[in-house]
Amino acid sequence: MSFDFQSALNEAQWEAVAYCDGPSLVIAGAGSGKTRVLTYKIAYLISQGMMPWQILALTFTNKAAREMNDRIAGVVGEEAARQVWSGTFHSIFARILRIEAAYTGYPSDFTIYDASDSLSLIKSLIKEQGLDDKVYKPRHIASLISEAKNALILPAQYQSDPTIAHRDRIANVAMAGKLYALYNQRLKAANAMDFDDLLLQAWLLFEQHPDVMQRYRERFRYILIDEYQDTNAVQHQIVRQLAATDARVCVVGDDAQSIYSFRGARIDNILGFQSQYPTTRLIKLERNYRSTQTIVNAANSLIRHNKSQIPKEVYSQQEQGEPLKVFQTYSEKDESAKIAGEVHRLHMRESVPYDQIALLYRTNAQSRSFEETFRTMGIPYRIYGGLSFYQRKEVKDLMAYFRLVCNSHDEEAFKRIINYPARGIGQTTLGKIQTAATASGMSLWQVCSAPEDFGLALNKGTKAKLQNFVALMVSFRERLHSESGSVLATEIIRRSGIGAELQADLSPEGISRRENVEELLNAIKANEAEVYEETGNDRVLLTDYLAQVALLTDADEKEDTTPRVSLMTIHAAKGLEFDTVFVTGLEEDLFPNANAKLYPREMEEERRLFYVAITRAKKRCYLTYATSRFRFGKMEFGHVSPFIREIDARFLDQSQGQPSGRFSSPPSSSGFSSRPSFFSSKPSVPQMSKPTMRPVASTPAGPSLQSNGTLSVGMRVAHERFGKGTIEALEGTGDSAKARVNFDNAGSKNLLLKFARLTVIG
DNA sequence: CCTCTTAAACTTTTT
DNA sequence: GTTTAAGAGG
Repeated sequence: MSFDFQSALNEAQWEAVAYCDGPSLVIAGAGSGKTRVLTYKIAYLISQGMMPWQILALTFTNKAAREMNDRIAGVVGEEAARQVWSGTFHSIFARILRIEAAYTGYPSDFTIYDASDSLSLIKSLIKEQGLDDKVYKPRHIASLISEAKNALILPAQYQSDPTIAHRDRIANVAMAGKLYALYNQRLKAANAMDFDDLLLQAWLLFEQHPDVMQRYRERFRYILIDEYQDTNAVQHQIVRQLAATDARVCVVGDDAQSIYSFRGARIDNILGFQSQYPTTRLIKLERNYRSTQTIVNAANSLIRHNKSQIPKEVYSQQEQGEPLKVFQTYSEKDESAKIAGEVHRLHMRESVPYDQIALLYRTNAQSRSFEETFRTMGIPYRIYGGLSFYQRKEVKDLMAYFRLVCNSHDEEAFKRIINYPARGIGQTTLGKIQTAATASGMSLWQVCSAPEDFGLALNKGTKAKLQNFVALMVSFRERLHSESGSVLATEIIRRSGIGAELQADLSPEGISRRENVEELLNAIKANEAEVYEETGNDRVLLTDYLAQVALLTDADEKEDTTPRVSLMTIHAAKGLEFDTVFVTGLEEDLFPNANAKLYPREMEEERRLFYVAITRAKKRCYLTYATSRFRFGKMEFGHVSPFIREIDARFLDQSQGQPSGRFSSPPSSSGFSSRPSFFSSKPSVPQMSKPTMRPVASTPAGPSLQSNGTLSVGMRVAHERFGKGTIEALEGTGDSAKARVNFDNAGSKNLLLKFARLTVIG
């Protein structure tokens, strides 16, 4: 290979690529060509004679893995790229755990429980233990267990550690350790691992079998890790295990972009890397090739407010660029309308392609109003994240069939489908099976297939129903190894009754469900075609498909030719770049999130998140906020995010709205049926979604009702649900305005006017 | 045992 | 506003 790496890279990048003799830490500022370094380094290693399969490249998300694979293929060719061990931590170690099943105590076709499977298992354990789920909140217990696993703490240690016991007692969850132990037992019995296990079990495997560890040490001559700032304790320890004595490890990351501590990521891994590996060579990539100088400088001025970070000075030599535009808006409706107007303008006047525009938000819930506005205005958009394809009910149901066929001990899959489609096996029967299974240490399936062995008191009808179900599953299982996945899947849909069930449902949702099931089937077929092309293997089993798909989170990655505006959370935007970026919802308690207020560490993480958001932009960056917003079903009034004030004002253009906390509330406009003038010099008028539906109440902090005169005692009004009635009393103003209405048919009710859509009649 | 209605909890972020 | 859990009725 005679590729001239050096001239394709700047000095620091080249150093990062060429230094391969020992551990190196590459601090890669935003937009500094991190992925470029990683891919070129892999190509460089191969050009130096290393075999592709001796290289292990770990990323954090599927998206990053996919991108890296594509780019490696671009440099070293498809053939070599395929042999590189590259993927997410979870997928790589799941693969190793399947290969080394002989050592793990798990079969090679273990099931992977996703977060909702885990939660459901924890719920049943809490119930079985007779604990109150108001005290033992399943989510809380789940996070305690996850934290423990990420910190390499096994149940035995968890239960004997006085510090943990003390902490749990204070939190009123003294039984957490017991639950953890039971949870693990049940996973084991179901031949299942949760996400955290994929890493923890891999670590255990290496810990308990030094010979196996040695094999992988020798195999992987070089290890590269992307986004090292987001690794947790287990990941860090696995890397230590695999990095042989000469520690040929290259970790790449940016401490300023660490945004996953809520999931156990330890920023200390990257901050303390040099002390862990004393011979580390530190390389800093500080030149940003992505953004304008203004954007880089604005981001720098923000992140400077964080205390713990590796000192560096990111700079740009691109054009100066425009200041970041700050939009003050009155509501989320107004926010999305202003943004949509600007998107429209950019597209028409400045010919910015839609797919070079992104809207970023802190929480998924914020996507709704953008979606609605974009739809009405006819702007093409695409929402990333949210509930993924594989989390939809119908897809999960079908997948549960696949899972139970492949692994009869899978408890969560069993519970999901034992009565879906309805076959008359309900709570009572399931409860009996569950009890017997727990008592005897057998799986639900084992009890179900021989109920009399467990002394189950069942009537004839129920017994027959169970038998039918068992026979059905057995007939599928018989064909598991002789039939390709797609054929078997089709058969399962047909004979389980799912097909008929979906066929019968003619509602729009039902049709959409059917399409999703078909899409899943297509995905299986497409995967088979792909495997056939690559390996010539024409019989891909359902088991193989399941193993792959369990770790997929992105929705169908279909090639989409129409350019669309991207809508996503900031977390999902990491690693991406766009010409124009709107960072939305910059309000106190939303971004930064309210929960972060009490903890400086979390506040710093929120700030890093904002840093990530800004640095996605190449040319234009907008910061928007709304002074009122619907949250928890209520209209709430908020203030501009303190983060905006932290950005050096020199880089901001605040002329688009008055950044004061106060605002007036003019009467409602007529929405935007005619083309709205979004950017008139006057402050915009709030957009009321349906002015006719909310005559009085939704005027924020408006004058009192009595003096307003719209409603008064004795008036006849109509309510959507309660029908017609007479107002008996009025009290309160603004948000808390209430009316007591005596309905003709529903009696007297006290109604918050903000919610009750009263219309005056007669 | 199933289905419809009503109440409650919920929102961070993801493998 | 939305989704899930519990409760009542068939």
